[in-house]
Amino acid sequence: MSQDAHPPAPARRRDSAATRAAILKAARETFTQRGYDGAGLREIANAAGADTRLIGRYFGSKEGLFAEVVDLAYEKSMMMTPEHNAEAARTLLTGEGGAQADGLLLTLRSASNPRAAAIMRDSIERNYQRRLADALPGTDTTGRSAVLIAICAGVLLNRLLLGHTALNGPDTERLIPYLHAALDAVAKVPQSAGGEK
Amino acid sequence: MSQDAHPPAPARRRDSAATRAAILKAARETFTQRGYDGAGLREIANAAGADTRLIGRYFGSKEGLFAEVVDLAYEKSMMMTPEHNAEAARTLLTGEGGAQADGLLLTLRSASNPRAAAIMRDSIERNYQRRLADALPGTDTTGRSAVLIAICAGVLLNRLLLGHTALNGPDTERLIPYLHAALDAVAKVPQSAGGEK
DNA sequence: ACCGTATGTCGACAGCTGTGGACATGCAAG
DNA sequence: CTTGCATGTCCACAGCTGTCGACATACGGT
Repeated sequence: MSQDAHPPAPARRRDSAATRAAILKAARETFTQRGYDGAGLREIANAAGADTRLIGRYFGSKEGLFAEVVDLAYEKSMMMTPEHNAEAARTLLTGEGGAQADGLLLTLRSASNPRAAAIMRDSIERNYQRRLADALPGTDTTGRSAVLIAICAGVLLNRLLLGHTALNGPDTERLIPYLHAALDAVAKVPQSAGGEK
Repeated sequence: MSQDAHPPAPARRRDSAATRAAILKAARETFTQRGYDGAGLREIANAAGADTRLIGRYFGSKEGLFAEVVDLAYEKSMMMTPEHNAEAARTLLTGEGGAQADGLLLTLRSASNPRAAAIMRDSIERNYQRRLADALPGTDTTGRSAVLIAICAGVLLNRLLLGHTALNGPDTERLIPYLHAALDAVAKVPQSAGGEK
C-alpha cells in the first residue's frame, strides 16, 4: 500500500489511491450494467480515465477487481423483514434500481459465469444474507433469508433484464400486494406450524 | 434414427432434417449449460457432429438458432397453480432441473445478453406465461403469472447458478413450506380483498 | 448412366478478449 | 542537483468469437 503521510498529504498529481478508487467506481458501474463477461477491462479503464494495465497492477486480475466490486455493491441492500416488505415490494416492482438493488443487478448479469458466481455467492453469504438473517424473526433465518433474496432477484431479473411487459407497464403497482404477501409468507413467522387450507 | 419418408425410406446418409435436429438438440444442451454468450457455435456444432457452417445455413445466425431453442425449452415448463405449488416448490428446491426447469435455466444463464433477453421475453410471454395465466384462478392472471415466474427464476438462480449454500444442503427440504406459501400467496385468489390480519 | 442440386467441408476474415513485458515519466528523498 | 521508485503508457501476444466464400461430394430425378 501507499504510505500516505498523515499530516501533509499534498495533492499529488500521481495518486495511486485516487486512480484505484476511480477504477473501482468505473468497474462497479460497468459490471453492473454489462455483467462480468460483458464488461471489458479496456472499457472499464477508459471509463475511469486510467490505463488498462493499471487494473492488473492494482487488482491483480479481472476476478480480483470483480471481487472488490461485489463486496462494495452488497454493502447497502434492501431489507426484507416484515416491517420493510411493503417498501421492498414497491422498490422491486417500480424502483429504478438504485444502490439498494445494485448488488442484485450485478449478480443477475454476472451469474452466467461460474467463477463470478462463486465470488458473488461468497460475498452474499458473508455480507448481505448474514445481515438479513440477523434482522429476521423466527427460526431458520438463514434459509428463509436465502429464499427472500431469491424472490427479489427473480423479480428484478424479469422486470429489468428481461423487460417483462407485465412488470413494466404503468400499472405495475397493482402487483405490489401480491409480492408483498409472498415476501411476508417467508419473512413472517408461520402462524400455524403445520399447514393451512 | 433417421426419419423415413412415407413410402420408400432409403436411409439417406445426407439428411438435412436429421442434422438440423441434431444441431438443435446440441444447441439446447449447450445453451442451457453455458448460456448464450458462453456457448460457441463451434462447440455446438462439434457436439452435434456437424460442421459449424451448417448452423449458419439452417438457422441463419446464432440468434436464429437461439430463438428456436428458447421456444423449444419453454414448451414444457412447471406450472404454479394452487394445486401444483407443492410439487413446484419441491422441484425448485430439490429437483435436478429437468425438462420442467430447462427454460428457466436457459433464461438465467443468457439474461445478461440484451439480444438474448429480448428473444426470451418474447418467447416467455407468448408461450409459457400465457399458458400459466390461463391456468390461474382469479383476476389479473397475467401480472400474477409474471410474478410467479419471477419467484421460480430467482430460486433457481440462487440454488443452481450461485450455488447458495443454504439452498444446497441435504436439509433444503425444510424450506419447501416457505416457498410453497409464497407461491400460494400469489397463485391463490386473495382471501380478503383489501388487507390482512 | 448422367447431371443438377442439396448437403457437407475447409479455410479465412476482422474483431474482440485478458494478460504480460518493456519503456517513459513524475514525485520525493538525499 | 541527482537518484530511486512508484506511477502511468504503449505494444504485443495468443486465443477465442461469429460470419462468410469457395470447394467437394453424394443423392434423386431423368
